[in-house]
Amino acid sequence: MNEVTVGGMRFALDLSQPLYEQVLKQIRSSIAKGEIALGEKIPSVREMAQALMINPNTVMRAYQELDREQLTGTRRGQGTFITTDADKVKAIRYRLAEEAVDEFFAKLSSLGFTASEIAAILRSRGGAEQ
Amino acid sequence: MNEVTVGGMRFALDLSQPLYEQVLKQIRSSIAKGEIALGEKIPSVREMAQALMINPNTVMRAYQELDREQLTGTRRGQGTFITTDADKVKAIRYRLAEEAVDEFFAKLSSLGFTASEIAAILRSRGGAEQ
DNA sequence: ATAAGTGTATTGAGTGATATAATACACTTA
DNA sequence: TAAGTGTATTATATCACTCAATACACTTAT
Repeated sequence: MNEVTVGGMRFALDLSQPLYEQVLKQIRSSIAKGEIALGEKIPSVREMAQALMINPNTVMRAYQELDREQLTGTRRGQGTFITTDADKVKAIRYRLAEEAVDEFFAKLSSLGFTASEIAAILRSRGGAEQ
Repeated sequence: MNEVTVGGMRFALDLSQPLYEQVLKQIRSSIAKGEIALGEKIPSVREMAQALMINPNTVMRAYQELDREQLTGTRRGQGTFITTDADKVKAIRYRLAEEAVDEFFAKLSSLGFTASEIAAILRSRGGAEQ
């Protein structure tokens, strides 16, 4: 497990992926799910680093990517804040969903499954939430 | 593009992923799709390496993983051969499909999509086959 | 026996991504 | 002025991946 809650967000880091990527995804997920309010301030780079027991540079890398995606905005000397633009959040959420769908179909196609076979596989598998 | 055909299989390598992984996936894909016959010999480590212009060790790593999955069998001094067990191929094909489905649902769940929303997304997207 | 073609193992080296540590600077607010 | 922000830089370490070179074990054909 090894879970940490900071700034209202839950983090569970491991070594299977780059740390900055895990931090990025988990904050992005919190935003997409609406678990953290628009306009809200997220923990400072140093505070997050200390809480997660990782290097501030690693946290900053995640924050900068969020900024690039415009899911957050940064004000020097003040901190990093969730965007107030709900449409932006919605757009990115759907963009990421699109990518997941594409990747999924590509993977199954490479295994020789036809569209109707894929549909059948999905039908035989209702529950998968949370 | 930069495509190479060797042993009846098409390869297109890039630097976005480990080479051994790309070789592995593309051979596995050929087997799953039935593009290469059961029991057939695949090119030798050296021949494949030369054709793809990569190191023999890199090819061997891919071949060994195929052996571990029992999609191929290796006979020292003779070469590496596709399994003759059709059920084994079918089983692995479905196992990989299962994994793809799981990953897909996990990813969309982490974005806060419910099962019915996911179903809707999939419905609005029929064509994705080769 | 010998040679050629297989898979396999080992050692060494190079590169790039990732992560850390330490430090310094710029800006904002109290 | 001090404390808390983001940001930048430099250096170091580690790890996965890849390559190169070489050697060995086994099978088959000659």
